[in-house]
Amino acid sequence: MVTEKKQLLFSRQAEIIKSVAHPLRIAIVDFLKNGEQCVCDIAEHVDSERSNVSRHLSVMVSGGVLSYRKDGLKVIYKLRTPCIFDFLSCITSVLKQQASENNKLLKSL
Amino acid sequence: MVTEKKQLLFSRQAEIIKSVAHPLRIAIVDFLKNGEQCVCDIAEHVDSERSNVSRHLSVMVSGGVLSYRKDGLKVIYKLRTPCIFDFLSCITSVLKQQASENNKLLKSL
DNA sequence: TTACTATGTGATTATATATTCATATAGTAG
DNA sequence: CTACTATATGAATATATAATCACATAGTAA
Repeated sequence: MVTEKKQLLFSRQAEIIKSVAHPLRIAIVDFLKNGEQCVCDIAEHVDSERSNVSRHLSVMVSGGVLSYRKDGLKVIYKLRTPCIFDFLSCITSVLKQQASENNKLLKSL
Repeated sequence: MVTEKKQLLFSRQAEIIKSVAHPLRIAIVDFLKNGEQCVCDIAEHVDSERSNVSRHLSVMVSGGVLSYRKDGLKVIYKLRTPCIFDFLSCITSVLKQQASENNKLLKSL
């Protein structure tokens, strides 16, 4: 049986994972790997409304994946957890595995 | 600007990440680190309905995180991507960071 | 054959999430 | 002061996800 302690851990882990489980949010994380950026530049880069981007950013701040600082009118967001990229490369390896299997299947037809 | 190619990649990555972004699914992954298990034993371990567990399992199979084999009446699921644990330890480091910051805050009151 | 067990799925409902638009706040510049 | 810009948020809506129950399927065993 799963202990209550573990359930709490799993809930918090799920929260963090959910905070990056969206295409737009991954695009944002990918953009931020080159350094901190303001909301306006992020929104332009991912081609989405600022209000929407602002919400996605706050989700990731809550998750603990991003942090921010204010600079005049602008709010500058940056990655707080570089290990997120290790994770993304794990995910990419899953994708490669899937692609190679699809390829095998294709060749067998 | 995000290229169309990248958008496709981000969507697939998000799909995989979403497939583990749930407390019950993390509990399942954690249970499976010790070896493959049937649906009935997984359901008992995580204390949830079999039909519900069955759905969560199929989400993770679609995501590419799990695979399964049939053995008589039973269907046995196992982890397909051990690197998921590297990811979970990344997440755990985020949690530790958060906890230590909360602790600092607490001590300053 | 019948009875039983393990699993998966349709239908329903409840809940969570994402997007958009309008608006509020706050800093900047004239 | 006014006008402008960047950001965040309330409200509304659309969409996705989760959980439950009932039922169907398929393997097993008598």
